[in-house]
This record gives sequence, structure tokens and C-alpha cells, in this order.
Amino acid sequence: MPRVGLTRERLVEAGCDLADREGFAVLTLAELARMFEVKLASLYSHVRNSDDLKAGVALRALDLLADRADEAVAGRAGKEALVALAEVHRHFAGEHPGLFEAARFPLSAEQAVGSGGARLARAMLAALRGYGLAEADQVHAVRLLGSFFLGFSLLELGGSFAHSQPEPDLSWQRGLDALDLTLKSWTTT
Amino acid sequence: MPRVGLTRERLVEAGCDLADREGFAVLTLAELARMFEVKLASLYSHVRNSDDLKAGVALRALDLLADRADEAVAGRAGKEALVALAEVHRHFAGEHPGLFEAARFPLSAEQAVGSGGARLARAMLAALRGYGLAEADQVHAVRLLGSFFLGFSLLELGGSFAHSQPEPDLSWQRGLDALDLTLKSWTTT
DNA sequence: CCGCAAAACCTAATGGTAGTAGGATAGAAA
DNA sequence: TTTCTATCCTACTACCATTAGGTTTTGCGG
Repeated sequence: MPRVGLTRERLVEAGCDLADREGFAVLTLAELARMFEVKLASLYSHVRNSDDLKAGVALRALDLLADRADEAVAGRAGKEALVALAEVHRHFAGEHPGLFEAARFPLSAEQAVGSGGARLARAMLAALRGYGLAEADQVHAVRLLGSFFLGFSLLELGGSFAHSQPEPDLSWQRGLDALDLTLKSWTTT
Repeated sequence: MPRVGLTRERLVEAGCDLADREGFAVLTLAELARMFEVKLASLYSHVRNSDDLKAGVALRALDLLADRADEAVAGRAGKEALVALAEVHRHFAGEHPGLFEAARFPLSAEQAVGSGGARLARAMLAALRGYGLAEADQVHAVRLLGSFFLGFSLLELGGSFAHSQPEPDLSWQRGLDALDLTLKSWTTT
């Protein structure tokens, strides 16, 4: 039989596609084996176990998100940077629901340190630079923004806004306006 | 053999306990059958399938959360109401991580309409009453608050704040201060 | 008190996912 | 050409979910 040429890389890559197409819950070693027309047991030479694969997909998702965040923040400041960063989150959630879910897969501390998560936080800090916050307040602001981005995207994706007027877009806009105002008038404690 | 006296009620009840003790992922029909010392197949007389049970737990979680929200908002207004409502969310997430996760289990439209989710939204609206927002802005404010509460709780629970100073409590405080200010100075479009 | 019907619970089977142990082999290097 | 090793396989165990259809308990009407 001809060898397919499996690789951890290829598995994670295919896992990303699969998660995005069918949802993170469908991301299973068995499904991946079917896609490569290979027996399930064969995958264990390249991947420690199911969670290992999912962690790989999660790390890739975080990296992709961080890439976009870096790009969005570059050359912008103030509200423009804030909005660009926000759109990155919401669009990513909308276009890659599987990866967006994967990005919240629990990672070990070692996996987390070098991940895109840290880079994402740095991009947020950079986006805030224009607001001139005190050093000590920057973390709080990052957490506020991160919470809103994540929460809103999740609720929208989960359909929580589906059965109440008006369009989520408007709420998103108003939310960003409000956050911008908050950051501009941030009072140091 | 003596009959255990299974009921959909008792199953959902036990499911809530189990989810809270061991996590929502452990909530499985097989585990429940073991707890009641009953064969797995026996559960299907009381519950349509695994998702049906999880939906039951989810609805109960939403109800519980809505109960606490109603209680927190009653007799309070303005920032006091806002903070009380916020604490309900964060404490609920901290004390009942399993139920908190369950509350985000995807529900069908029919299940969702009469659920605690709607009541929760009403409690939020009530909490906002003191800020005197225009009718059209209230939804946006509710969505802003809901997003922050959810996002922050998730990030904290997921350990995203664990490896950066300072304590999440302070960020939470500052975030609520910021939201309070935002609501007070909300400008109608 | 008795019989019977519905409810409660069971046995038995199927099929899907995860994971381990150990064997066969393709393909490259010696 | 021979040998070696990564690659992939067979064969198994152990979970969970679900359905079909059988048996026993229980309580209610007679």
C-alpha cells in the first residue's frame, strides 16, 4: 500500500480545516483517519492523543488570530486601532467558528506561554497606547476589551441576540463607541 | 429488584450536581446510571437522549442564574444594581462552573423562549432603569453588560488572567466602574 | 384480595470514539 | 542487495449512546 505521508503538521492542518467546516466537536481522530484513508491507530505515531491534536489546532487558531490582530493594530491608533482590533475578533469568530471555539480549548501552562494568546494581549496593549493610560490601568483595559470581544462574539454566535431586535451590528457599534469613550475618560485610581 | 423511582426531575437534578462536582463534560447518561445503580438503557424511559438531559440541566442553570439576578436587582438601582447583578454572574461562574458551562449549551428556539435566559435579560433591563437610557439604547446596554459579564467570567475561569498581574478582582472592579460611567454618560444617537 | 395494565427496569445488540500492543512493510541508507 | 526504521496495519479493550423488545413491579379497579 502506498504511504500517505502523514505528519503532525498535516494532521493539525487538516484538523483546522475540519473544525472550521464542521465544527470543533466533529474534530476527532477517527474522522481525520477517514479523511486520510488511513486506519485510526496509524495516527498515534504522529499525535500523542486526541487532546494533543486539539491543542495543536488551538495553538494554530490563537496564532492566526494574533497574526490578524498584529496586522490590524499596525499603523493605527486610538479609536481606529480599537475598532480594527474589535473587527478582527468578531470577523474571526464569524468566519472561523470552529477555530474560534478551538482557541478556547484548555492549554497547559507550558503550551500557553509561547502561544498566540500572549501575542494577542500585546496587540491589545499596543492598540491602547494612543489612549495614554497609566501603566497600572493598561491591564485592566485589556481585560475589559478582551472580555467584551469574547463575550459578544460568543453570544452572537450562540444566537442569544437572534430573537431580540435590533441587529447585533448596531449594538456592537454602540458598544465600541462606549468603550472608546470609557478609555478616553479613564480616570486613574 | 426494588425500583429506584427514577424521574426526569431526579435525573436532571442529579445531573446538575454531577456537572457542578465534576464538570459539564462528565455529565453523561452512563455516569448517571451508575449513580442510581441502574442500567443505562433504563434512563431512556425518562429522558429522550443525552442532549435532552443536558438541555434540562442547561434550563435549570439558566433558571437558577435568573433567580439570583432577580433577587439581586430587587430594591436596588443605579450602580448598586449594576454591581449586584455583576457579582451574581461572577460568583455563579465561580461557585457553579459546571452549571455555568451548562448554561451555554445550545438550546432550541422553543426551549429558549420560556427559559431563564429571557428572565435574565429582563433583570438586566431592570438594573439599567436607574440610568434613564432611551428605549432604543437599552438593548445595546444589556448586550454590552452581558458580553462583559460572560467574557470576563469565562476568561477568569479559563485561567487567562492567571499569569498576568494583578488580581482579576481589581480589573473586575475597574471594569464595573468604567461601565457605570459609560451608562451614566450614555449619549443617545 | 385478585387480576391486569401501565410503568419501570432489564437483556441484548449495534455502532461510534479513544487508546494500546505488537506485527508487517515500504523505502532509504549502507 | 541487505538491513533498518519509520510508517502503517491488525487486533484488541474500554468507554458512551441508542434502539428493540422482554420481564417484573406496582398500584388501581373490580
